[in-house]
Amino acid sequence: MNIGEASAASGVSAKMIRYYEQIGLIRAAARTESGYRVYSPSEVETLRFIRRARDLGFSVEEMGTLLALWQDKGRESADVKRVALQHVVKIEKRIQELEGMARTLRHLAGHCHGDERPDCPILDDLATISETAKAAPARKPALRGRH
Amino acid sequence: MNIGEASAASGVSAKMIRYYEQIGLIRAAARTESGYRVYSPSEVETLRFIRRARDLGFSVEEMGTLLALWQDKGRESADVKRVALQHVVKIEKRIQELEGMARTLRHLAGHCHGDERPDCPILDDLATISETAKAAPARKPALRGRH
DNA sequence: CTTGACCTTCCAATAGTGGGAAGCTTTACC
DNA sequence: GGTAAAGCTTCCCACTATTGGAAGGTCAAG
Repeated sequence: MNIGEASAASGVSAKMIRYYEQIGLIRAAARTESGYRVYSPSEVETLRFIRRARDLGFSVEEMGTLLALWQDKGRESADVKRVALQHVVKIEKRIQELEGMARTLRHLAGHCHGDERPDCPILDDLATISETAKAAPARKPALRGRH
Repeated sequence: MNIGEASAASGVSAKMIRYYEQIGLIRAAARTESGYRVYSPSEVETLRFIRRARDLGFSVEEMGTLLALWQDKGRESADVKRVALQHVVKIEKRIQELEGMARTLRHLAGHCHGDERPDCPILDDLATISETAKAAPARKPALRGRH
């Protein structure tokens, strides 16, 4: 199997397969005499694993962890479960953030006429000195009071 | 006001202020004789607008649109509302995707013992030829049936 | 043998932000 | 006035994950 066939069979683009090889997520494929990459069914299975993990939102780094666990026949299922649940927590946090944004925007849009008149509470609010910002980031040394 | 003060007053890092200037999102700031950027209160207000929009998940490009609308005193509020609601749709779509991932992962984790035993349905599932994938992307010409 | 799909490597770009180096300016303090 | 430190300047690099393209070699089919 060459890279194009492995790509079609796994759902991972040839570009990405080469990239994953380059960064060491997967081992370098064998080559034909002319330099073409060759994939075995088991390597294609690995690529499918990767695509599935990617579709579930795992980062390349996390995929590396999962692959190592997958290939370690003696690992404890608790290790895998922990990685999965940590990822769920991250996803849920992101969902919370997005829901906050959507809620705010829907609220603002709900107060906007949405007609030909120019006044718009959405823009008014965006321009407001509101403190919806992220928790005050640790401030640096302190500014020299010059103005 | 120099860039550090404008940054503290707006919540946008100095790095990003320079970046936004570079890509043309904001106009180039005036300079002192020695080359320091100088910001007026109205420019700081613009930066706050930007930070607020960014916190709501707008891309740089969308922020450009919103800024133009904000500065166009004659625009119709419908234009603004449309941009906002389009963004809400995008956010909601992303939430759906993330919820699908979290649901799948929670389901898988729920079937994993999570103890010292090595067997784990999470990995088993990831390795499975499942078609949870994204809708089949338009396939190219077709592979030469060689294997 | 030509054609065209396929493979190879290498380089660039995306979005948004952070980090840092080298060097000048400003301010605080003694 | 001199010095130290904090700011500023530009420039370049890194990150994630992915795509795109160019230049050139290879393979199968006609």
